[in-house]
Amino acid sequence: MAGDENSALRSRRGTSYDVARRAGVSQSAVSRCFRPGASVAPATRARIIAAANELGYRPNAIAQGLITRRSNMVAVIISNLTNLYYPEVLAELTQRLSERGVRVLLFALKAESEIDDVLDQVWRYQVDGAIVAARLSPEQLAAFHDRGTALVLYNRESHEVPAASVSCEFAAGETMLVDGMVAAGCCRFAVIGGPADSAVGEARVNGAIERLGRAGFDDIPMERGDFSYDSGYRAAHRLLNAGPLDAIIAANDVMALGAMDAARHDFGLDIPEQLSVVGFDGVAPAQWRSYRLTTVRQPVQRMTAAAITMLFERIDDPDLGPERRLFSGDLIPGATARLA
Amino acid sequence: MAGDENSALRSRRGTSYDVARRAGVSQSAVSRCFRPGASVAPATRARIIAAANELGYRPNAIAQGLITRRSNMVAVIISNLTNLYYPEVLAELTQRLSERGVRVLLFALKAESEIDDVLDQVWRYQVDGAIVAARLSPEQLAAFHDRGTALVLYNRESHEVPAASVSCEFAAGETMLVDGMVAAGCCRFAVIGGPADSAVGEARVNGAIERLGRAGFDDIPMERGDFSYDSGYRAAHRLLNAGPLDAIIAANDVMALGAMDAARHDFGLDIPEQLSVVGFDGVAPAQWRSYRLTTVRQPVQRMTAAAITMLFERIDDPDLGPERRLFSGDLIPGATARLA
DNA sequence: TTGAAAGCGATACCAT
DNA sequence: ATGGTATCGCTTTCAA
Repeated sequence: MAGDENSALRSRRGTSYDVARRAGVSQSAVSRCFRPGASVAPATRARIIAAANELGYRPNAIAQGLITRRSNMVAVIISNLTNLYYPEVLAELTQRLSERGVRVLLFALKAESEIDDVLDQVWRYQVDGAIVAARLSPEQLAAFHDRGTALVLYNRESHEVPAASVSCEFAAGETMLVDGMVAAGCCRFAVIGGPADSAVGEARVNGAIERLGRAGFDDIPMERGDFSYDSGYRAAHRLLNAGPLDAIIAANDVMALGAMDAARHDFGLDIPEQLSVVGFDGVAPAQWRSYRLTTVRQPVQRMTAAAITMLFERIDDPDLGPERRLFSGDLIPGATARLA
Repeated sequence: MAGDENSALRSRRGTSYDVARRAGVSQSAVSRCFRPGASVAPATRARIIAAANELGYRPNAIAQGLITRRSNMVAVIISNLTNLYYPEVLAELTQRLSERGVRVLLFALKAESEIDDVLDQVWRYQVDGAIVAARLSPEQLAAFHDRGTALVLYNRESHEVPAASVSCEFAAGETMLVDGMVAAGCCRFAVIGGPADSAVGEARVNGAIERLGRAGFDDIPMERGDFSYDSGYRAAHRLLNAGPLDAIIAANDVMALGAMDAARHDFGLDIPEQLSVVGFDGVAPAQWRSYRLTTVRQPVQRMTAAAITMLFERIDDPDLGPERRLFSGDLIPGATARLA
């Protein structure tokens, strides 16, 4: 029957053996033909290529991976994709990886608790390496080391078990912002932090508070959010209800935008005249005409490039030691903070 | 040397043979042990599991894929991830796929021209199926059919070569919006469309224009954008400079937000009193306090669920015919359009 | 229930 | 330059 014939055809759409038969050569010859630096006579190669094209043959990457122990796949693990900041990172990473001939196996966590299941899959799929923007326990980090899977942390760091990481330091950008606001006369600061268990969130908050302390401001009120717009909005409500403020420092842009909207629309405050608001990340919406947020932009391009370079170095040499690569952000003046 | 020993250990971290040796059974037994519905004695199983745990053994998915001809990987191909709408879709898809025990091989296109290279990789990696939110030529569609790779189009359709697809129809939502604005007295409409070669963009624009025609409004001015904020912003400038308007219909939310900002900040228009603006998609920023865009939200949850169901149906039965599944969006009244 | 053995589709070494 | 052959790590009959 036609149907059977079709599905038969379909299920085995060309292996190197089929190509070999068609070209009248050995299977080895076909294999060589698709490997760079092959040693195959021009005439033979032509016949093989022709046969391959007629069949629509493509080497089976799964089989290649099995024998070469190189899957040419890299796992990208991201904690919450819906965070406006990550799509840009993800796009950049996949783009760069694909230029290097490597495919992305994506894992998006809904909850951090899923990470063990994800790692289980990561081991099964024999990825050559992983770029992780999620919290890893020391045991989980050790597992990467034990299995010899290259690993680069993105905007996370590990202190117990050292690992390669690239991140954007909050401190430098923060210093600029805080100092600028202090110089401009701001004196009632508040901070909107991330969840207590978020390393990035804590680092940012601490950076700001420390700098403020150095400038003579202590007991800075703080509320925590979860990096979402709504949480920033609500945190601002709590802060502004608690007392007058003239500056809010948020741990990321989206919370800053929520805070701005709360201040403007619900408290009728003029920004930046009555209240300065600053964020961190440099996501696109923060620069929309209604916001023009004063913030620090993470150099995503350079950070992803670095992450990938580090990853490949470690794929090539699994014994390469840990290395932290720190980038500092670029100040985007915006129009939501009084800066001197 | 210790180094050599380590890397030796590392490179072969447990195969089923190692587990078998350790448990004193055959390799087949180990394999069965990890397959549901295995036929293995409880005692044996216990020994095997123990040995496997000690070694941190995980079945090699690559090898499994080779023999079973099932990679348990699905390709997700998305044209531009930076479009605010896609991260949500992607997150939803990966989540649902992983629940089904399937991994996502992600391909993010920078330019539609990259699609051929992407498909080349898709064939090599033996994915079980693909969900594609990008433009495919008839030849490319045919290739999926020829190779028996299950395919579901997401928010794209194919008319020349029929294929399974799920999309959100603009028409229904559009009708609500247009009729509402007409009833509320709007009478000078304009449209901001997507690129001319975008199928979704065209459908949305045509839906709106047709409905307006039915209501007695012809020669609707139109400008095209590329779905980005800036393009919406600029399009609004061109439209508003060309003549007075009291309603702008944009092909997506982000352009609508750009248009709003242009109208408010550069033309000093009150929204919705002087100008109604509506979008399409239902992205999160559109509901931020500064915007509260009147729009139609795509039922992403239902759409992704449907896409995945259709995909699995086609993985299980490659001969299943094409099917279009159309969803209609939910009106989000918002506060940027006068609706009766 | 268990083990032996034949593949899956490639690579790579070894002769020729 | 080419072909033969032994893997890679697993699944899956087929006997025992």
